[in-house]
Amino acid sequence: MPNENLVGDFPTFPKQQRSKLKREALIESAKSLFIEKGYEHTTAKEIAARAHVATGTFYRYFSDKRQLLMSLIENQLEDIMPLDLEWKSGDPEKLLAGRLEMHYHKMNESNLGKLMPELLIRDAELAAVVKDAKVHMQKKVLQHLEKLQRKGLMWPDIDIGTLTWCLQSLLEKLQVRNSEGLDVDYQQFAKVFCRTLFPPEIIKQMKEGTLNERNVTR
Amino acid sequence: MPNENLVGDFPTFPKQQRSKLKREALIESAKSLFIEKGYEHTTAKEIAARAHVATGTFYRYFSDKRQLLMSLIENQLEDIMPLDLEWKSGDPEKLLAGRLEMHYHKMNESNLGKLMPELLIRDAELAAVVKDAKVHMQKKVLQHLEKLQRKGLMWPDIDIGTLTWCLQSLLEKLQVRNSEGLDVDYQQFAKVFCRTLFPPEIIKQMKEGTLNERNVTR
Amino acid sequence: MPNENLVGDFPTFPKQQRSKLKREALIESAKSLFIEKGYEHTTAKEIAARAHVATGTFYRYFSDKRQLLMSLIENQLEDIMPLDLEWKSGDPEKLLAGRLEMHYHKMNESNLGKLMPELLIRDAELAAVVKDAKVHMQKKVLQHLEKLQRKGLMWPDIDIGTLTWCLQSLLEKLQVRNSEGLDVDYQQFAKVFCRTLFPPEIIKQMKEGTLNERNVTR
Amino acid sequence: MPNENLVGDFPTFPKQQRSKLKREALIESAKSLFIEKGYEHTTAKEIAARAHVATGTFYRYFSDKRQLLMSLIENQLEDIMPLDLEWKSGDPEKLLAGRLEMHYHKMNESNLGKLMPELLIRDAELAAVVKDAKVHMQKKVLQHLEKLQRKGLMWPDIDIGTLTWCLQSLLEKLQVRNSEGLDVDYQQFAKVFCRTLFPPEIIKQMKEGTLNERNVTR
DNA sequence: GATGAATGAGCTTTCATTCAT
DNA sequence: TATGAATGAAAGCTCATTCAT
Repeated sequence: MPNENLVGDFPTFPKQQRSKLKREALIESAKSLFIEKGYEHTTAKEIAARAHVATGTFYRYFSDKRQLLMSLIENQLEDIMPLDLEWKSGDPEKLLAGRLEMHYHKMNESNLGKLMPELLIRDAELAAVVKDAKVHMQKKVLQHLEKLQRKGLMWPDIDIGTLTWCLQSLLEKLQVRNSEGLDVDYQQFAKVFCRTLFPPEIIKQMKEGTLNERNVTR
Repeated sequence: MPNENLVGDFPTFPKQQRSKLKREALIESAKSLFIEKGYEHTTAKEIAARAHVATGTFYRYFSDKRQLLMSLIENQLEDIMPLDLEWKSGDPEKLLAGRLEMHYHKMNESNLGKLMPELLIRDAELAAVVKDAKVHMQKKVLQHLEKLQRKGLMWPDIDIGTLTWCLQSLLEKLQVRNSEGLDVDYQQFAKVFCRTLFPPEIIKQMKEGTLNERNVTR
Repeated sequence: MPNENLVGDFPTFPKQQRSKLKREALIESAKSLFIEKGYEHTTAKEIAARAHVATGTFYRYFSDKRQLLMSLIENQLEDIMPLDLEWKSGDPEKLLAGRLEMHYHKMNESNLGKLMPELLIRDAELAAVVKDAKVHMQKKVLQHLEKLQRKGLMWPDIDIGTLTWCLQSLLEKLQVRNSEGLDVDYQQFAKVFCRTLFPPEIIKQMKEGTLNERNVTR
Repeated sequence: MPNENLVGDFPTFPKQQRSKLKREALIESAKSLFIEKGYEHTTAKEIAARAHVATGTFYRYFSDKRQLLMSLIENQLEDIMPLDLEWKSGDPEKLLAGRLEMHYHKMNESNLGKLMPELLIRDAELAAVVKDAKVHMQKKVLQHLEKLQRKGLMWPDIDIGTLTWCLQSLLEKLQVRNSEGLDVDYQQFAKVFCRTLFPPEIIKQMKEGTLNERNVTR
C-alpha cells in the first residue's frame, strides 16, 4: 500500500477510484446496449465485454442485470422526468421554449428516454419507482396550475387534472421524439402549450407585461 | 381421431376451415400471452398449449414467433392507430368526446396498446410498419387541419405540423392510459383538444351553429 | 420406419417405450458416473452424453440432478438395505453364509453401495429416506433377535439393541467391501456373526439339530 | 501496520511464527467449513474469510484446496483411525470400554469422522493415503490377535483376518455413530467385541485374573 | 397434417486461481 | 508478503426449432 500521508501526494484513492470507474464503465456499457438492443436482448457477457471487463466482474458490481438497471434508472430519474413547470413573469412562450430546449438537450445526453417504455412494461417494481416520481411531479404541476387558475390566468372552465395530464403527456412524448433524434421546433411547441393553458388575452397581457395580478384574489 | 370420411360429413372444405381456426386460435393465444407476460417471456410452447395444439403445429402456421407477432399487429393496426379526426358541423366538443369514447372502447378490447411500446423498441421492422401507418394517419389529419386552417377555423399563427403531432401524441397517451384501466373523462379531454385547435370564438360559433364558412376562401 | 399395424406386430407402445428407455438410460448413465466420479463431479451434460441424449433431454425427464438421484435411490433401496435376517432350523453358519453371498451378489449388480456414503452426508432429505428404511429394517431384526433371546438361544446378558446395531453395521461394511471388489469369505463372516449372537453350545445344538425349543417359555 | 522493530520486541522469528499461525488458522477454518458444508461446497474465499486472511493468501500457503485437505487429513490421521487394541491383563470388557470411550471422545473433538466418507469417494489419492494408514493399523491389530490366538485365548477356529476386519469395521461405524451425536453404551459394545473375540471361559478367567498364560506355547 | 420428444446453442451465474498493487 | 479485484472456464438450465412418428 502506498503511503498516503505524504505532503503533496496526489490525493487519489487508486483502488476505490478504479472500482468506481469500472462500475461506471459497466453502467455506461449497459446503457448503450440496452438502448441499442433492448434490455432483454442484452446479455451480461456483452455488457462486460463492452466495458472491457470479464464476465465475472459484472457480478462483483451487480447482483444481476436487473439490479444494474435499477441503479441506472435511479441515477437518471430526474433526467427522465418531464421538467418542472414554473411560470414567472415575461413572455410565457419564450420562457417555456427556452426551458424545453434546455431540458431536452440534457435528456438527450442520457439516452434513457428510448429505453423506458420497454422497461416499465416488464418490470413492476421499476414501474412503481417511476410512477411514484411521476405522481410527485404531477402533483407539483397541478398545484402550480391551481394557483394560476385561482389568479384567473387560465381557462376557467377546464379541469386542471385533465390539463396537467395533457401537459405531462405531451412532455413525455416530446422526450421520446427528442430521443429519436427528430428535430423539434420548441417555439411552436411552447405556443401550443401556452394556448392550451391560457386564454389568448392573458397571453397577450403576459407578453406585454400589462398583466395585473392584483385583481386576482388569492 | 374419429373417422372424418363418413357419409353425411359436413361438405365444406373442412381442412382449410380447421386450419384457419387453428391459426386464429394461435394468434389469440399469443396475443393474450404477450399481453400477460410480454413478448420475450412468452414461449412457443405456451402459445401452442393455450391454443390447444402441439408445439410443432405452431411452426406449421408461422415460421416463427416474430412472424406471428407481425400477423397479429397487422390484423389490428387500425385499432392501434389513433382515430381519424374529421370535423363535421355541430358542437365540436361533444362530437369529439363521443368519438374518443367509442374509439377507446374498441381499443380496449384488443389490449394491444399495452404491448406496443415494448415491441416497437426491439423490432425495427415492426417499428417501421407501425411508423408507416402512423405517418399515413398523420398525413390525413394534417390535411384535414390544413383545410380547417384555410377556412379560418383554427389559430392562424400555429404550425399545423406541430399541432398534428400534439394531437396524435395525446391520443396515443390516452390510449395507454385507457389500457391501464384508468378512467377518462372524455368530455374534458375533448374540451382541451378543441381549445388547442380552435380559438374560443370559433368554438362558440360552432356550438351555436352560427359558423359562417362562406367567409373563408378556399 | 416399420409399419406397426401389421397383423402379428409386437404390441408395443413405441413412444412410451422409448421414453421409458431414455429415462432408464439416463438413470443408468447417472449411476455409473456417480460411482466413477462422485455425485458432485458429475454434470448433467455428461449424464446426457453418456446416455446418448442431448442436454435438454435430461431436463425433460428430471427436474435436476438431485431429482434423478432420488429416483435412482428409491428404485434400489432394497438392494442397498442389509438383508433381512430370519433364522430357520439347520446349520446357522451355512444358512447365513448362503444368504450373505446371494444378497451381496445382487447388491454388486447395482453398484450403489459405493455411492451412498457420499450422498447421505450431503443430502439431508435423502439421508432421511434411507434412515427410515434402515430403522424399519433394524426394527425387524430387533424383533427377531428378541424372539431368539426369549427362546434362550442367544447370549442372555447382551443388550439386543447393541447387537442389532453391530450386525447391521457389519452388514453395511461388508456391502462396501463387496462393492470395492474385494473378495469375501462368506463362510468365515457367517461364523463370526453366529459367534457374536449365539453361545457355542447353542450353535452346536443347531448344527446337530438337537436344539429343543420346547424348553423355552414364550 | 505497527512498527515491529521496536526495542523490546519479542526476539523470536516473528515472521515464521505469524506464518505458522496463518497456516493453522486456514486449516482450522477449512476444517470447520468442510464439516459444516462439505468439501465441494466450501470455497477458497470462505476459508480465507473465516481465517481472517485475504483470498490470495490462501494460495501462498496451499497450492490449492485439495492440498489443504491433504494436510488436514494427515494432521489428524491418527484421530481418524480406529484405536489400537492392546490387551493387557484385567477385565477385558472394562478395559476396552474405557479405551473406546476415551478414543471416541477425542475423535469427536476433531469432527473429521463426518467428513471422511465424502472425501474418500472422490479423491483417489486421499483414499490411498487413508487406506495405507488403515492397512498399517490392521496389520498391527492382526499381529496382536495372532499372538492372542497363539496363546490360546481366542476362538481357535475363526480366521483372524476376518475377525480383524470385523473389529475395525465396527470401530469405524462406532465412530460415525459417535460423530452423529447418538449416545453409545460403551460397556455393551465392549461386551459384544469381547464375545466376538474370546470364548466365554477365557473371558471369565480374564475377569477373575486366573488366566494362566503359561500353558500356552509361544 | 399433427404431434411432442429431442436437440443444442446460448444465457446466467459461480468460483478456483492469478496478479497488479 | 498480503491483498482482493479480476479473470474466464465451466456448470446449470431454458427454449426456439426440428423431425421421426
